[in-house]
Amino acid sequence: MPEATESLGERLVLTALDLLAEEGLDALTLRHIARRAGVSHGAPLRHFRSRGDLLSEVAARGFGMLSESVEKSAASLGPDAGPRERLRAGARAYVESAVARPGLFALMFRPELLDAENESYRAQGTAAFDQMLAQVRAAQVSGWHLDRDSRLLAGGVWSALHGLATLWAQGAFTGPVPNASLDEAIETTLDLMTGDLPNGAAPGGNR
Amino acid sequence: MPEATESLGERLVLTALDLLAEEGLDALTLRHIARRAGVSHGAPLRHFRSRGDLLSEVAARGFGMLSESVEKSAASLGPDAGPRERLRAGARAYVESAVARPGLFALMFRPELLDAENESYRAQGTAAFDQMLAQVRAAQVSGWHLDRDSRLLAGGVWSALHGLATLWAQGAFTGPVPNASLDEAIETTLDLMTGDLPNGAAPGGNR
DNA sequence: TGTACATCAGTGAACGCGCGTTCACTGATGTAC
DNA sequence: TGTACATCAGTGAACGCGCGTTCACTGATGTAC
Repeated sequence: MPEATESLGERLVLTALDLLAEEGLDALTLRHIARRAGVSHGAPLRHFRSRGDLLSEVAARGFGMLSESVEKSAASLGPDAGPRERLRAGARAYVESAVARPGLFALMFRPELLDAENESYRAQGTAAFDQMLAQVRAAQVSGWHLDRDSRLLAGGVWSALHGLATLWAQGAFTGPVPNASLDEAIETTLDLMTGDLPNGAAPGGNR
Repeated sequence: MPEATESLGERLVLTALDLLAEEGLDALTLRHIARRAGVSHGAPLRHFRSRGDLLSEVAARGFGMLSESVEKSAASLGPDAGPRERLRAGARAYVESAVARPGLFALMFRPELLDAENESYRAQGTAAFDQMLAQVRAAQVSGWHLDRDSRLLAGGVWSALHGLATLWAQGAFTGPVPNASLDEAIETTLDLMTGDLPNGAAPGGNR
């Protein structure tokens, strides 16, 4: 039960997060959220400019959780871990965190449901990307794709993780890649991405 | 103008493809499609079991176009191109084709809008994956990630392309990766993926 | 301590919307004999 | 060649739905003096 001192605005965001986890994106109507928060259906609009504004706040929390997971995973490695190891751990955390909350993750990338003017959505999204960018830069310093543009490189890493998380959350892997575990899928993508070739030809060979 | 001999079912699918390209996913209601095809709004249900069934047919065409683009790109390389070169060309075509029809590409990965029992959707989706799988296998024969599970590897490649196409189509790159061209983004992802490190450390180094 | 006033969160009725699907129908086309 | 019948694509009215947003309201809370 939320504390009585909590504002309705905050309570609505938390309610929406619950609802999203339990019933999915389609359940995220203003009326449904209000009903579940025990309040009349007009009340949310005293705290948010529109439905899109409320959903943007929810999506912003999603970016926050993602960043927090990535942060924690890097921190848990200990001080003597290399930057590429950190990048891998962060990437793993990103995908696992996204897949653990498929509805929230989907919402975060559905701009047509969001309010483009919502400030925290923009800010949290940027912060998440910057975090990944910092990890990529650290890996570059240690020699990984040293002369590449960092932002493009981070975009490439992001693409791979985003695609894996999206496809996995949708169950797209269960058809074409039968019996794959999420772990295997993540490790394969990470190996591809970081250029770890356990038994392959040298890079730049026969392409 | 469609030929008079064309069935209404086929005409509705083509109309929907136009509508999707011009007005986006939200415009894809049965009533809107029917109106645009010059037919009463109940007529589509004489040819499709439901809205989801019609949209699944549209999505299936999307997979068809994707496969066709990939096919053509590989064929255009000439007989002496290596398999890794073919894989790269196919991957490039995949992303370019998806980005050229963002609404259609989005629809193809929105299972909640589709009818899970539609057969052509399933078939065309599988065919598209199998095509990618064949290219991956050919690259493996030439030494690329030789001892990896092919399906997992293809899943990894697919993830990277899917993520890039999705994020680009949504405009997610314009914020964090300013001034990036699609070409640059594609090449960066492909280089990451195929392990081509123009100026980096040897793989397996300091990770 | 008391009074007058302003603020504002939450209410609940109402508006207007477009949707997918159903249904009885009509009219054209094909088929059997 | 003609008749009786079946099929079936397309029509248009209707059903029932839930939605986001607006609006006048009420009642509690805070503020000025």
